Amino acid sequence: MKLQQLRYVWEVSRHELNVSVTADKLYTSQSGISKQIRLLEDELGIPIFVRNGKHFIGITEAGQQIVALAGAILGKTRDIRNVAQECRDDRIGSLSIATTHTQARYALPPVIQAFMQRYPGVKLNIQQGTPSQIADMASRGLVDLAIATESLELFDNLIMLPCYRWNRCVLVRHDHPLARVSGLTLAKLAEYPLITYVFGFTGRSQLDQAFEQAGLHPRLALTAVDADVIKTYVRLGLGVGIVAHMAYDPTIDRDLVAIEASHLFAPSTTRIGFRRDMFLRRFIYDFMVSFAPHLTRERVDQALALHDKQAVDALFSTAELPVR
Amino acid sequence: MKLQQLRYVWEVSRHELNVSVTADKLYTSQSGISKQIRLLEDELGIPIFVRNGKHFIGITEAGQQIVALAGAILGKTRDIRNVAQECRDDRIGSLSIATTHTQARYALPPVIQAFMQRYPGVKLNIQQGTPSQIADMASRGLVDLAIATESLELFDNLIMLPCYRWNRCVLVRHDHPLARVSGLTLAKLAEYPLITYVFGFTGRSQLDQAFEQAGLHPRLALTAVDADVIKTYVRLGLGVGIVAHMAYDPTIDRDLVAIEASHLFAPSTTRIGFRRDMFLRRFIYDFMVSFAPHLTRERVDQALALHDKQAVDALFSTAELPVR
DNA sequence: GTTCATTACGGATTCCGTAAGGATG
DNA sequence: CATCCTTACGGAATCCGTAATGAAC
Repeated sequence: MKLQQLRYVWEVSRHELNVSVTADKLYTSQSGISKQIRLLEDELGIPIFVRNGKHFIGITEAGQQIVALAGAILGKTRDIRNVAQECRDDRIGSLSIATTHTQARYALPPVIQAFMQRYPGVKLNIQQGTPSQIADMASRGLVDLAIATESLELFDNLIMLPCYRWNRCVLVRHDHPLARVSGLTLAKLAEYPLITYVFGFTGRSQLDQAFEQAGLHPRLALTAVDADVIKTYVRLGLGVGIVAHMAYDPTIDRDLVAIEASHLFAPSTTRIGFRRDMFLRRFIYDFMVSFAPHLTRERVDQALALHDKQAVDALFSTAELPVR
Repeated sequence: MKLQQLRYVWEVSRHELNVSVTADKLYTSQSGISKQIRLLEDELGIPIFVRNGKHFIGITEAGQQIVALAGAILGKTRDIRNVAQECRDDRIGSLSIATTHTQARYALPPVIQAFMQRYPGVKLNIQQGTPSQIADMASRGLVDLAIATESLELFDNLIMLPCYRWNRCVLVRHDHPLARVSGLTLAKLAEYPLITYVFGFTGRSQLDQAFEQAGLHPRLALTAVDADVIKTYVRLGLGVGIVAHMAYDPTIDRDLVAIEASHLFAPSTTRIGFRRDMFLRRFIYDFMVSFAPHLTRERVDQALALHDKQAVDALFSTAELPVR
């Protein structure tokens, strides 16, 4: 058994079982991968992949466990390299973050800017995806950190730390009836076609809940994954926008009216998640505290010592979370 | 980075940093190990071992983390092999158990016998040691299962499942005054020199606690690690023996009088422990249920899903534990 | 003087990629 | 016919163990 064999098994399993594609991605040859996988299977005495003729069409039951173990092993080899690099120079390395458009566009820029200034030797890599893709990437070790408002609770090898709470605002054109209404209610809002986030994105579930509880069933004219798209359609007069408060920029969005809606919807909490057993380099601790000041190294370590998701949440009282 | 390099680092670290001895144990050459370790250190760019001239005299700070990670990786490669072997034939393999003399001599024999009959293809390996050695061996992956009454709670990568509760009895010669006393009390017991288990063995702490709470300070004439030795000295008239109830055999120990002492000391609980992330083969589940009937596969898995030691204990109510 | 890790070096093994082969759809 | 895995094969790199070297106790 060799690390490369495990790596090949792992990589093939996450490239649709296509050895050729995997070889291209890894800058090596099909035959090398094919042979190493076959050697491992021979050594273990069982097939890992199910073959139909000369095509890989699935993973055996034992193979799935082996793939999972291989992934864990590869994660730990990464940890070893990180420990070594941290020891040599704690200011160089790489940091990959998976996040949603909302975070990347509105919450992260100042943090990223400060981080790059402080750690010019750290290669930053920001990936975007849906909340569940993001959580999956972190869970599988493809990225170091996941930042999102939803779906992070699905993987229990991830720890999730609350970062900040945020409220929503309603966006309309100046000529819209709501622009002149004072004392906005859910009922008034529900009279107009709405434009907001796609299901599963950016706290959309809180929003649905609020209408549900009020017994209202507003018409969703359009949904989108990010506020920029939403604003575009609000400008076209296609409906009333509901976006995260931080997505409204008074100078750029001068042509829109933002109406405070924090009294209508429960606030959402954005969280940062990472693999529970990951080795955390100093610059990762620094990144976290920069994004969420209460996430000091000490308290992150405290949270890691807890094994229960609820206990972690209890460690950070709602009161101390910043509100945006 | 290669698995062998990690293995060498791991093995050297647990052979007193002596490469020559490690090479002998692994049936390979010093130079091979030396070179591979050096190659790994070069690749990582940091020393793992601290050298004084040409002697290994310690492990660097980063090295300790790397050794720990290497150990975890090697454990997972074992898991992979176990998954494969389980898939090929779930009746062959190996099972190593670390336990104390008390368990090996009095509690395990019938279980072992039944197991060997049911799984003739499984190589059994029983190691003896002090409770803390036992826990250490399980924690480091040197054995699969640890069975003991003390010290298992020290390592938090181990899960411990309660197996049975047991009480003590007092052993004296027929000509001893206590042989004729009815209604034994701690005070009466404390009048005589006692012979019992060494500190840290076989529920010794419960015993000390009982005397402590009663404000008594009996004289310990002699302590030993196992009941056979204790009985020998009781026979010589050197004192009053206090041993686990199961250590008294009415036929063999005909020359001694056993006096029930369950009303004097709190019962002890013997537990089985293993690494939380270990892959459990079917015959391991079977071994456990044979040793402790309430440890069915289903309930062991339930216990593994819990992350808190107290929650695990709560899963198995005191009432359902067998008493010996 | 013994113990111990490092270095040098030669032989055997293993690894890797090109190219051809054969199965699938 | 295009895709895709397997096998064959030759060159390169690596691994391994013997033996010599030199430092520490």
